[in-house]
Amino acid sequence: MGIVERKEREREEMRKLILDAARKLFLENGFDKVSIRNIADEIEYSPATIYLYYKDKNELFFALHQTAFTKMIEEFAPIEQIEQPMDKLIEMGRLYLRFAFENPELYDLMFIMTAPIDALECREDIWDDGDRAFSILQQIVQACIDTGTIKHPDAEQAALMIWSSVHGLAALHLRRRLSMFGEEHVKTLVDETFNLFLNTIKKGL
Amino acid sequence: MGIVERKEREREEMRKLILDAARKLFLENGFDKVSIRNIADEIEYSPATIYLYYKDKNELFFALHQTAFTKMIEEFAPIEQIEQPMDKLIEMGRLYLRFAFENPELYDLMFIMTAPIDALECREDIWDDGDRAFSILQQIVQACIDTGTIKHPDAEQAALMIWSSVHGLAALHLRRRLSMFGEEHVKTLVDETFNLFLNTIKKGL
DNA sequence: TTGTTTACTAAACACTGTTCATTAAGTTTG
DNA sequence: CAAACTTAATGAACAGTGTTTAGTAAACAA
Repeated sequence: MGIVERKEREREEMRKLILDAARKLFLENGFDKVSIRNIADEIEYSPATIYLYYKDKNELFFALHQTAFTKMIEEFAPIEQIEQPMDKLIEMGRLYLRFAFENPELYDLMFIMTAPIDALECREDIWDDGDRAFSILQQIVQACIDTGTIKHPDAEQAALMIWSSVHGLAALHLRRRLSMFGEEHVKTLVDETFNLFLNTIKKGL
Repeated sequence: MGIVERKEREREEMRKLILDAARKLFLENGFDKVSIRNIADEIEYSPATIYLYYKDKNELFFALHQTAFTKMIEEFAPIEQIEQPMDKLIEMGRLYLRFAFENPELYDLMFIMTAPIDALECREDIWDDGDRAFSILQQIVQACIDTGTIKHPDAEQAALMIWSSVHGLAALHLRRRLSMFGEEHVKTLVDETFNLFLNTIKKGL
């Protein structure tokens, strides 16, 4: 009998319905406007129903966090076509920064907010997405080391240094700590700083 | 008559009383536990009273944000004694990272949270603290350029690159995005990455 | 002493995340 | 088919949040 399969399917559909409503509200109105009651209104169910499909709000945000990683990794696809590892690395950096600027809420959710991480420390799969994204970077850095364009022998260390530098730029911007340089030309400032960083690692890393 | 002066003084004392209670709760129990009612309980006044001294919660957090900057800048004092600009720069980086690790809540407030920035965009003095701290860094970078230890001619760009790199490391750690490397040896990982960054800019910047 | 200004607060408003007893519908069994 | 059971959904409540406002009591000025 396919009833249990149908139930399973309906359950997944409901989880998706909730998640999509949450994403819609999140992208339209920002983090603060995503309340359980707002989501419930959006999908025309009672607030309590959401708790039948997600343990709590953090778990819901973790699910959103997962879809955001999938989206970002998809956007990295074009770098596969690039031959030179260093060119790959540079393009990945650009795509990363572009993702951060074009999807500020998603980037925030992925790398800054504590909501998706809180109270989920018990789960085994919390770091799967982060690991997956980081290992893409690390592999490219390893290729740079193998071809001699990066001298430092430890790919993990080098990758972490690169990630944190680019993240720092994105995070300072998204949390409005670069406004003192004038909100209007922050984008060019970030681009210039990114280029300076590229030149520095080309020469020094 | 000194009544208006005394009133002024009493007003400042009350602002300080509220601020100190807020800081106490903030450092003891974290951001979430600092509610207007908690602060009111702590100082044995009604919640509404706080609104006679601070416009809203964001303004209160901005005041806390200011004291945090003062504390950090005080901790930078020892670098004045260092002769070589590059040594100064390195020590400043170390002190910056140490401040972030030893005062995670304060660092978060200063460079990550949006609360102290939100709705205060109108005020002229929001960026004073950030500017002051950044210009300390920029001056040291300028000294490095003048003595030839840094080749890149633009001190502002170089300083921003350095800041964002170190901030990236601190921010990823504080928002628990480095836990995938194993929570226990994050500190050494950050130190290693910081050293790699130093070597890179020494050679490449 | 009267009038006015100031400091303070109780109570309310509109929210928030979350839980739980109850209802209604779907499914299985006799 | 009807009775028993299981499951999905909810209304209402709890305990909390930031913030506003009307009203009171004390301090001050005339």
